[in-house]
Amino acid sequence: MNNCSQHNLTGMMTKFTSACRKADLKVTHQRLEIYRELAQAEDHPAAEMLYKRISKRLPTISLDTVYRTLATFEKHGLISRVPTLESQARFEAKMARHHHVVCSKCGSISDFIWSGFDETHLPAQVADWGKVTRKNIVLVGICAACAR
Amino acid sequence: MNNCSQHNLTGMMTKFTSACRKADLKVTHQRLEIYRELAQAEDHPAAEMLYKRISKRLPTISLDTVYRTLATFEKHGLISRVPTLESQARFEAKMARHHHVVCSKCGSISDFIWSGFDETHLPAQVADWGKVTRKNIVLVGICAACAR
DNA sequence: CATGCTAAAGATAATTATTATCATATCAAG
DNA sequence: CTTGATATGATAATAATTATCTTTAGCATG
Repeated sequence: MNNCSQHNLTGMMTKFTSACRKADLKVTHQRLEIYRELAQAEDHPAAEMLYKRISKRLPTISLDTVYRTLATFEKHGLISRVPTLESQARFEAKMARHHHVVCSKCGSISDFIWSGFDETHLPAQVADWGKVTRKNIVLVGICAACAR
Repeated sequence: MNNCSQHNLTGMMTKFTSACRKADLKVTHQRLEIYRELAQAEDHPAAEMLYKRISKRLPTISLDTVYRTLATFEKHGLISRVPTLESQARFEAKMARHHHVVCSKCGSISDFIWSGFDETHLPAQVADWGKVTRKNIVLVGICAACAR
């Protein structure tokens, strides 16, 4: 399981650029780097973590830019925020349908797919609540590494 | 749907007290009030919110105590933390199996039950990951109130 | 290819959320 | 009641995120 290696990076970058254009977002050096870093990452990094990684290549970038850019991307549906139990927000660029397992010991997050679930329709009572736009499963447990 | 009124409060309080004793937790005035407030709440309040509510009755309580107490309760399985997309932790005392819908507009969280899902077994690939202890569904959407 | 409008970046600082430290107060066992 | 351990409150520190304001840089246009 664990975060099957993402399609191809260049493909994602091209799509990203055109999505930015369509959304009237300027394609800046920083945005490209932030998106690239997130698209490559397989660990659903927090803003701080992305900042550290990007800083190596782009030492002048500010943490603030990372936060703002992630918020912008999210608003435009280019990336998404992973539901967690911690108080630190975590992100991913992978937009294909999938779900998450989080290790309550080390905090690592992994992906898994479950099309059976995706296709099932929700219980009737949910319809009364409103309009559902996303269905996430969040499993919590102890990963194999932490178990020993 | 929306948070069916919790069993009976006195029953929950009695259970709570004995659970504390069993876990070697002192049954203090503050702990009782924090638990009571959370058990009554139907909105999955954050620590800050609980603090405000409790302060009315117990003006000397400190925010810090609320945080520490919630952490203690959670560690002992007396309450649980709700997975959200925000950076503020939210809690609930209801331990019966249920799932959550969150409104991406107003941030409100509601419960729903789905025993069909609870009974389904997870896809095989998850077993390789480790041992799952909790299965949460987090639906995101726009609640009826926000829709108009 | 130069220019100007506008959105984005960086610096700085403010907020918000949460956690640590330590002296004092309180629970519950004897 | 007294005692010993644990929890609380006060205070302050840290972590996470967001706001403000000036400067910089996309990019559409001439």
